[in-house]
Amino acid sequence: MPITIRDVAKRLNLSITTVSRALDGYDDVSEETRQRVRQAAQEMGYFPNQAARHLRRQRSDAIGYILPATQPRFADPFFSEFIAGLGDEAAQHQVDLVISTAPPDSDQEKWLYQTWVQGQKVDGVILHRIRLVDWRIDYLIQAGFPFVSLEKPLPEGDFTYIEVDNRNSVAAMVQHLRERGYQRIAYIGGPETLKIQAERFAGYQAGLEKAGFAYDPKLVAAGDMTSPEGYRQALQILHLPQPPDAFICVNDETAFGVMHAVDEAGLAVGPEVGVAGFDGVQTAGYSQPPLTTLDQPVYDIARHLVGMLLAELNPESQPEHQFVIVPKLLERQSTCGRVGDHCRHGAGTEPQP
Amino acid sequence: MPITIRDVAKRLNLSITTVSRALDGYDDVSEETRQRVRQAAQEMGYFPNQAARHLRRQRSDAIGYILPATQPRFADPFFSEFIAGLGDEAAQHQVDLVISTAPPDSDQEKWLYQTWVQGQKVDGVILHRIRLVDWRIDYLIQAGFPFVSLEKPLPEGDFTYIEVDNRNSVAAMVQHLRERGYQRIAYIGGPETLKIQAERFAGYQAGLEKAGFAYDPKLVAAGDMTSPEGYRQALQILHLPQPPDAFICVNDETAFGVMHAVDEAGLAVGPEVGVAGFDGVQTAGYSQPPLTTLDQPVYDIARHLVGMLLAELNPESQPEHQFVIVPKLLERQSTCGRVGDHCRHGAGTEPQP
DNA sequence: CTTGACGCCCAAAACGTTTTGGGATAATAT
DNA sequence: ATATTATCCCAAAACGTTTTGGGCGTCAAG
Repeated sequence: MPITIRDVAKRLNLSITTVSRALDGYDDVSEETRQRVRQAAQEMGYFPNQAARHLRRQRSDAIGYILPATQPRFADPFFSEFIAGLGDEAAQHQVDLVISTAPPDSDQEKWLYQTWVQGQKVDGVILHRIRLVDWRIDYLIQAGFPFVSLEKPLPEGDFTYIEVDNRNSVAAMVQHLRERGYQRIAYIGGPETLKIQAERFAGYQAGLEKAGFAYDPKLVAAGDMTSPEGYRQALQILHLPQPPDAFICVNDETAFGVMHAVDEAGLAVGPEVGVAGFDGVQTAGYSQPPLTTLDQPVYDIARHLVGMLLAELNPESQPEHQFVIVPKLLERQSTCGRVGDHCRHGAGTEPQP
Repeated sequence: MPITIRDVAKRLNLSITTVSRALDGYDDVSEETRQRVRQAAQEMGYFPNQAARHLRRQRSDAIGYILPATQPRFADPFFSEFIAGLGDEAAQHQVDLVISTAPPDSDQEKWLYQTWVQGQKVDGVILHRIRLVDWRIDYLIQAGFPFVSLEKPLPEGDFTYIEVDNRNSVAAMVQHLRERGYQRIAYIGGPETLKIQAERFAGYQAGLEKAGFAYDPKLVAAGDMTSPEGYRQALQILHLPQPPDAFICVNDETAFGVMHAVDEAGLAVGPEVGVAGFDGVQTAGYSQPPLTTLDQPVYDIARHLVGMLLAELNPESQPEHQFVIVPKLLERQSTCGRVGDHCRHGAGTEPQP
């Protein structure tokens, strides 16, 4: 039913070859014919069939991203920023973004990657939430399929990725909390299979050591990076005989839940219990109190990843392959401090005399 | 380079026809051969080329969604839930989700829809943030292309959509605020071209009238559904000679910004100034104070939309085409009320004696 | 006048499937 | 013994492009 190249050719008494080449801007078709073809195509509303084009060109002009959805209900502002970044950059380069969701390490995930990679549904994929042992990496390498990742892949090799300095920045966060007078710092992490969890937790431990704080396993809990889990885990920890006076969370989403728990326990987030997140999600600036966090430019990272992947696909100029991003510590009122009157500093109100 | 059906056929000394039909489960191939084919395909890691399959089958097993990204930086938890819902349901039905972003009513948007629709990149599309005059609807109808939408399309016709009762629910929100003792209610809306803006604003007006409040245009502002804009607009309104004592916002994201502004103006969100949102985004339950909002099950709506679209594509059973969803008013502390001591009711702490 | 180059165009092949319309063999019915 | 029917299988067409490898004039150079 739709208009094909053949229809356009017939109307102009040209071969489909010429129509194709005219539209693609080859120089072996006269300027006049090119105009005629353009005009006719426009008038007839001709748009090339994508499947046919992909088949012949052997590329799809699409890149893929599979959301590691651990649970049915999946809502994290991190992803909307991430996907918006991917989508914006992809759109700018005229490639499509194909996304799907699958639980990490599930059969479904495996099947998805295989159909996409071996079925050549997309030209490259974007990886994220790397696991400590991650079949995806091995598979993509073995298949020789282009990919970029947020977080450095573990195997040796010359990969293209953006790495976030998790360890040092979380350690710096511990330091920050210490300076604000917090003494007993808990850590609410994510699934232990995740690389970021391992790194951020390592940063927590390193920070404790450097600050001269003892490490207490009772103050550590593993969530799933959602606020409900953050809430639950924090409640548990707050009911310990010796509760903490601060929480470092693996991400902002967890931290929101933790703040809620602290509040519900009748404690003031900030003056009494510090809470810090990781991500720098936009809403973190508008929670009450605003959340101290390690801000990583998620949107820009996503755009950059797409750019790097597309550069990889283009046999042209090869820019840098690796980037390290150092998150910025945004000090806000959720860690305003237990000593002195740091609270509300820089928030528009004057310090009390 | 990748394994094709021809390779599998060659190895088994079969025709490609038989291999294809064996894998697709036709019954005109013997059980034994089917097994052999399955086995070989598995061993060789054969996955059919998607482009070839699409071309021949004349369908892509993909559905499309174009994010109406009004600004470069685009982060709204609404969308992560929405997209997660789309992705989950799509994945469950073994279809892919293709997404891209384009500013509403831009040339880019037009081009995108055309390549997708006429180029048959996807089998159907999902529409959202319907405009009061929306070329997309007209275009899709005229092209005879399957689509479903969140929000009812304006033209007459038997469309498939999910409608949210914006008008009545916002009116009910006004009523709620009145009951809580708020007297002067402002409204921070979205772009005037949007259907939801028109409807929610109409609800606001209807609610005022029913409550016996006067309508004051000075208390109405148009944002862009982001928290920074909510913040800015609210600040302006708060500086009026006769500032409001409550805000109704077109969405939660806006409300977060408004709460921030109220706080910064030295007023207490809840006891002094009520703030209400719309969407029921997860983080709304974890803001301080938690945000009163009209909760619509975004994730489920998204899943449902995909289900409806796929049903539409299948010439089989035709379930219902239209749904009306009534958002649930979640009363939280951001509208705890000016009269009496409603505050913190049901939040785990005892009312003061 | 011939040769080569150039400008413009095209027929046919190819991309890798699925689908169509039988064909061959064996089993069963007449 | 022949016709009919199942049971398996296959060659070829089709899907709609892009790419390959010329072909056919015309014009300038030899």
